[in-house]
Amino acid sequence: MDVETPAKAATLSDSVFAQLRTAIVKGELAPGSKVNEPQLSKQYGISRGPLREAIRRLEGCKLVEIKPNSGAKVISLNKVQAIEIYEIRESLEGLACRLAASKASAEDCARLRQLLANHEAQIQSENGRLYYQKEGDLDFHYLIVSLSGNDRLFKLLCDELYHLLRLYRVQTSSGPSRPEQAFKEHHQIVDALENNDCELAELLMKRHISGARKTLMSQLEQID
Amino acid sequence: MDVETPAKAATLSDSVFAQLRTAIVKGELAPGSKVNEPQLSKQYGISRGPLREAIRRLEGCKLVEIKPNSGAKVISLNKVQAIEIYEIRESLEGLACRLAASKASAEDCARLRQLLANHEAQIQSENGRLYYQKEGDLDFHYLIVSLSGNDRLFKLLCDELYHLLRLYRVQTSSGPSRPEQAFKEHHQIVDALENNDCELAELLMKRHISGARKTLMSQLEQID
DNA sequence: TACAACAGTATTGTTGACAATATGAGTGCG
DNA sequence: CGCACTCATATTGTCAACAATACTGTTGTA
Repeated sequence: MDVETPAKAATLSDSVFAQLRTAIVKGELAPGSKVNEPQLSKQYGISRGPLREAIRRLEGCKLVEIKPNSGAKVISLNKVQAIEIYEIRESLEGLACRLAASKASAEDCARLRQLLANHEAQIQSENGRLYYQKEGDLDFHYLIVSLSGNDRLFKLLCDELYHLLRLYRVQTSSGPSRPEQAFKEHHQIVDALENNDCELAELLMKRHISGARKTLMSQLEQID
Repeated sequence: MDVETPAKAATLSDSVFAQLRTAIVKGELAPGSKVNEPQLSKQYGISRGPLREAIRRLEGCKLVEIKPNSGAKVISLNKVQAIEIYEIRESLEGLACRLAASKASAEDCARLRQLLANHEAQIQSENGRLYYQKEGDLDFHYLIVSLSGNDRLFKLLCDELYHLLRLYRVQTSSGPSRPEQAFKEHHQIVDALENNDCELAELLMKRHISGARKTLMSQLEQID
């Protein structure tokens, strides 16, 4: 969402934090590469103070790892770590979906349908290849998580895990995966939400993410 | 674990971060109170540079909230937020327990039994009041989560959520709750682990935490 | 009395310089 | 040829001072 808007923030640290985060997530800062403070401070035209604070915030998002006296480097996710993240995501989004199902209003569901319709239009026009890459998929998940009403859960998923997943997709160039299948599952999930069927909603969401994970993993078998 | 050892770390920022974290979790820095940089820098004998980095790391742990141009203040959890955390914890520890059940060896289970035996001894000698307060309960959960083999899950639960829960207990002086009941449930969970019964293990853990949550919530009905 | 403008103070944000540590090239020795 | 050592360089860690913003209490006016 606000990933695309570096914009200027109230403080320099905020601004450069946002810029660095998008740079990392987009792969402009290569995974595993060192974060050079003098270079970046020159590049962004700020001193090292606020820059270091920004880096510490990136550490909080798990986008960089800091080793004392040696500096920070952009994280590089291997297959094991990706599986770990997907396990967590599956559990938490299942929770989010269950909560959303218990609270979703008719208007909420209408918005979800609207979202899916837009995605479908994109799929038609762009041959379906960009459904995942254009973050359309994440839009859907964003909205469901926000409907859960659990603000901490929203921050955990949308401010942390999703960024990591994005990074991983860039890192492995893992692109569009089974858009038509995902599309069908999304509609099933909204069905469950409309019926306020908490258990089913949770089950479907977990299965949905589990499927995506397995697809990703099989794609990765040969690589790393 | 290392919460009790402020010790000195490789860097001043690390050291003061650890000290501040224990201070917050123990309630020495009151929830909701402002984090005064000049005061703390004097108190810990360091300059504001590393102190500010430590504060940013506390923000990453969600132990403080930072408002631009206004500084940081220690978080104060209200009932709604506590429920949110418990919902997340229930989901994630359920996952951890399921994973642990699929991997736990006989020795692992023996260690868990040992742990429970120690706790039982403490209960006998101290009349059961301190089972929760002495972190004996968390020891058990720590071990299970580590047995899950999911390192990110471990960090998420043990480096973030547990600190928040500790803070909340201090904040509300919510002490020992149903130790004998918890004790029985712990043993049931180990039973499931020994049988590598993943589904049951997850179910029992979720129910265990859900029970703790409901107890806490009912205790809190009248307060906030 | 209530409220708005103001000034003074305290705190946060930022900077550049200095100290400590790690990195890497080059050299000498076995 | 390989390895350890040394020294130069670069980077990280830390500090104290300055700038900008927020806060507080006062004064003055309606």
